[in-house]
Amino acid sequence: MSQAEENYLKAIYTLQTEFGKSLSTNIIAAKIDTKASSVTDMLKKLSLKKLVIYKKYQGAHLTKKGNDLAIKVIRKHRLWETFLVNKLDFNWNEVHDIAEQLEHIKSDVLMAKLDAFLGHPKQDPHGTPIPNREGVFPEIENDYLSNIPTDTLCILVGVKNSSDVFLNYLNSKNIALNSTIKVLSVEPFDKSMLVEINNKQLLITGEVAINLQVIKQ
Amino acid sequence: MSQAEENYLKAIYTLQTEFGKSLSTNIIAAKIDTKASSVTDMLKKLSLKKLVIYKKYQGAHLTKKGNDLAIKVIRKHRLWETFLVNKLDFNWNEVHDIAEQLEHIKSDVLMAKLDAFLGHPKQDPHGTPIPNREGVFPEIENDYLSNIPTDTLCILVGVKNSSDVFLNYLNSKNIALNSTIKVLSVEPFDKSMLVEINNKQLLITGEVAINLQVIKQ
DNA sequence: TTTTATTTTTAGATATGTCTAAAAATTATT
DNA sequence: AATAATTTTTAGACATATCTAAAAATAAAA
Repeated sequence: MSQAEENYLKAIYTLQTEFGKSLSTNIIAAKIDTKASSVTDMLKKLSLKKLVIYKKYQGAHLTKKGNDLAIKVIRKHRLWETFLVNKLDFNWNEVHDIAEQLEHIKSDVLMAKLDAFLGHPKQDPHGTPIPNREGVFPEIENDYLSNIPTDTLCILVGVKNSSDVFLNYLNSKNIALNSTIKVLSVEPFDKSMLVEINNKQLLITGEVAINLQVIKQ
Repeated sequence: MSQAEENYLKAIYTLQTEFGKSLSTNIIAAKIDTKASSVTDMLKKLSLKKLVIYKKYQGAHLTKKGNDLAIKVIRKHRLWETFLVNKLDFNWNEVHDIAEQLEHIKSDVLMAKLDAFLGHPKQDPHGTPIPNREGVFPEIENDYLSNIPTDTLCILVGVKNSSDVFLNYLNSKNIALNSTIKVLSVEPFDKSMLVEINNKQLLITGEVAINLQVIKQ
């Protein structure tokens, strides 16, 4: 498996959870940031390897084998991200590019040992679930700050939206993983809320609140 | 810089410390396990990038720039090996192939943070010095078991020979990093010695003793 | 110092992964 | 249903990195 092939599998996997079964060449091209003709070439190759089902002009989707491999790459990506944030003290928004490289390192033993070293985490630093060695995603009941009643103490465990702009916003407000958060009041009109984060008061929009994943203390 | 280019630089660097200035195409080919014609192709490319000095039929050697890059790759390799052994609990002989992959990960910040996380180690688990961020190798006074007087307590900090056969030998005898070693007696005829390792007596050859790097307690 | 042997380079081929531009198929519109 | 617009595929090219086989240069031997 080459890195390019792994990247295609990962992209197709992600797009399938978003758009369902069959994916057009153009959608994959947009995701990978490449040309449609390149996607066609790769789909033919992945099809020969029985990793995707591909019919000309009809789009493609993953086979069981392709799905398993995609999940394996995703598992590696998320374990490495967890390592970078929890052990090496990276910020959330700095780890993605490095994890994109690390996810292609080939060694099952390494991943098993890294997993153990991290304490078999169920979620990465963005709060996204990490599939186990068998490819099964853990059940996680997600509470978002938007659904938490006032005056309940919470801890930030992840974000739903992990885009750069959002993570930069959080950094600029000193909102970090494990921050303690309490909702002080909610504005019924626009769901904006006054919250106390790390003992400081702050006004956040409803859009921010629905993206903050928390657990009640 | 591609992985292939980095591997060539590393190989040329290692060969230069062994054979001195100019290296023949065939020697490099043997080291990389490739064909002479491939080496010629790559030397031309590296020469264009000012990483090696190469003259047709006259061999090649690294420029300052090539040397610096080679040392950087070596630093990454040794830091990752240290991580694998010290943090992930790998054995010495299991880490080389994985470190060969990890050494190509591109991120200066990552290496700085990993270095700090490991406590700025001066030697990798084989006892080989790790160059610092400026590419300077630390001065290490190496004591080998062959030079240690009897009844002096030592700790194993590295090996001079890190071949698979030797590391497997050590594993089979339960000789590991940080083992305590005491020389009980030396046979003047062949320098073989009776030693106490982890409170067990063991007879080792002189050849083994000169490859065990220790520090006196 | 020729001849022979070895080393090194070149020329041309292959595999991967990408691209552009044109052709073919599909989908949308009138 | 025929035409137009869009999407997808093909054909051919390019870059990287490798290889084999032949040619050229260097080194060794007679």
